[in-house]
Amino acid sequence: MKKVTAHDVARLAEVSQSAVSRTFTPGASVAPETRERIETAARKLGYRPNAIARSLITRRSRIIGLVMSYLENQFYPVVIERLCQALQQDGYHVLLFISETEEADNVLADILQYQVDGIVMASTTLSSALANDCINAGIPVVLFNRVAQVGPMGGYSTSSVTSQNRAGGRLVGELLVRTGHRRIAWLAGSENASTSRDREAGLCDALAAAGLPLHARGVGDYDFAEARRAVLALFRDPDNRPDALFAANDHMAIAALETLRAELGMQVPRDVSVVGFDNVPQAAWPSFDLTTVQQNVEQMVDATRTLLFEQIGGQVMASSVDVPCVLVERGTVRKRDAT
Amino acid sequence: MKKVTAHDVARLAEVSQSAVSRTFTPGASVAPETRERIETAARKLGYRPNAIARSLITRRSRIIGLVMSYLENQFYPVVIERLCQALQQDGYHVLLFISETEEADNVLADILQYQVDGIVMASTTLSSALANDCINAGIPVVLFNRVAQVGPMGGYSTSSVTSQNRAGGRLVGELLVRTGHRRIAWLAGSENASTSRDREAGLCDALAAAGLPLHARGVGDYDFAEARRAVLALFRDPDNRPDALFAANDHMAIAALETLRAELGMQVPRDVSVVGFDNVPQAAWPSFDLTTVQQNVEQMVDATRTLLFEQIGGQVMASSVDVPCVLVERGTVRKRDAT
DNA sequence: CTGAAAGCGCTTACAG
DNA sequence: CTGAAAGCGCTTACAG
Repeated sequence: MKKVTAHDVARLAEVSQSAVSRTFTPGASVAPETRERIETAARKLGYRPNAIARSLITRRSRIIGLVMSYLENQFYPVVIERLCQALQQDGYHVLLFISETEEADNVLADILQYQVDGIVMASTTLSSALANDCINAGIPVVLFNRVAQVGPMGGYSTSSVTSQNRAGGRLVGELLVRTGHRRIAWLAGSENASTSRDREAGLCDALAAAGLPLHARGVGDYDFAEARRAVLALFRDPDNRPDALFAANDHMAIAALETLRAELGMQVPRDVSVVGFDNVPQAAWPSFDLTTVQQNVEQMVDATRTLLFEQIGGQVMASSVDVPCVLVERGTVRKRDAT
Repeated sequence: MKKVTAHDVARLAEVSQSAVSRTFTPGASVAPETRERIETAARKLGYRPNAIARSLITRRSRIIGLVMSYLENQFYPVVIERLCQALQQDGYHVLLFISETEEADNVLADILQYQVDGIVMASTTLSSALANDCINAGIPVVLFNRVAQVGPMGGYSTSSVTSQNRAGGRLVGELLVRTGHRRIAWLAGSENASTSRDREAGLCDALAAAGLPLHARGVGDYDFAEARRAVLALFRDPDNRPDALFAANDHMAIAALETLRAELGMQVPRDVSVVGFDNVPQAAWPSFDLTTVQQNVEQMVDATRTLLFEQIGGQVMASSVDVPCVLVERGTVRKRDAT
């Protein structure tokens, strides 16, 4: 079971090892008949070029590090699937790092040792420090679904791909105002996640335009159990309940739906309207039929590839892409107000 | 932004490059003060050993290929998360390949070029041929949540980790019989998936023991939309409907639940009982409250690591591990029969 | 304990 | 078009 190398093939085909290498290098010049001979020999021996050795000499691993943290939110599996497939088609591969919370530093060391050509950080909760470390190490980074925290002096700036979160938040705010809601509550994700802050800002834009205050505010940390707790607190006082709840993502919106119905005995949208963000697969299930804002994963993945390859190609300026998102109206917002 | 190598560190610390290498090789002998000097120099230069170069010489990449296909079934994200974290702790990393259906051959070539130390195939739908190719190439493979198809002559045998699917299926069959169901239907996953076949066999064991026939049978292909279609067909005739439906996994069971309620106006478990397999996070959500069989992901991941490392260490015999699974009784099976 | 040297399996100028 | 040679950044016997 010895590994077969280019040398073995060269010997069998009676050519130099260089010729074998050229045969497997797209665009290199080899005479047609030589190539033929080499390919036959390679097939006979079951030869496959060693990507590790190639990486060492070309100083390109064609590996992209993908850092994620919470796959229970179904948005991320969808992202993984699309991103992996897209990168595979470009001849790149994905080294996956799962890092809950902030043990991320060890992860970083690992990533760097593996000489990845670039990194996609697709997690709203990872620290910006991590991203900066990578950039300092000279590795292209693209933030996916989040934006860099700006440092004290204007700070580092990292490429990022997001939806137009503020506009999306505004869309929801306008919908809720238009349909006559007056006591609108916000369920934040992580307080320091840009997605959550931007969506909240959009909501507040719409409220301000209508002269309405934000009725109440909870923090669900993008987590199912945390969201449940926050909803319980938000609806504790039966005399002062919100008439609408906008959650920073679908995962929490569904947690809210479950809690409102099963634990608080409320009906949606009769007693309260609920809106999410992402349009995960479950949002379309009849049990939830959740009104939400759709993030265009396909466009986001495309933009990520583009940004990544620009930087790998030497582009130094970081840039950000905002993909438009659209409101998906389903059944969790009451249609007209009785007020 | 030049890469700093062991040579650079050696020069600064005034030692040989070998000494630098030893300092970063656990268990190598270096004098404490030499090590100190080298570590200081390394820190100053921001040196990190190049894992690619190390792999080339040690012929160990410390990379495991993980092949998956359908992440919309929430069981798999959970598996990815656990497996990644476990392997990271062992100093291994995960190169992720997503391959829908059978374009898998290209994927295979990729995997092999990357000199992965082993492969975990965690997908019920991938062909067994793929696994055999890897084994022929001398790469350890562990099948996760499926079992090798035995060839015509007894065929190849590949290590695998599964739940005790047949026993799990029997548990469900016994539960349904015990609670007085008489027209029990089976919703299969993919016809050639061992998980589906084994769970069905277990169900049939229980039915046979009770002298009951399998009332009806549909095929959902482990897919949400397919499962919906199959359920519609299974319940088309109002006069001959099943009184219980056992789906080969939770993903399809939830599809069934949604279809029964939203499209057929049936109540669960009043009109029909529903049972799944996996115990995905959503099964516990109040909207579904799904009775199911829990696969012990933690044990399955542990077994996978063990099997993988045995083979990487030179163990040639393939072996299979069956992890016990337990029935999780929730609200989708009616408690007593009125018959 | 330490250094010089060989070598992992490739790519890529450089001559011819 | 083709081959000999250098070299990517490491590890690891082998002497000392």
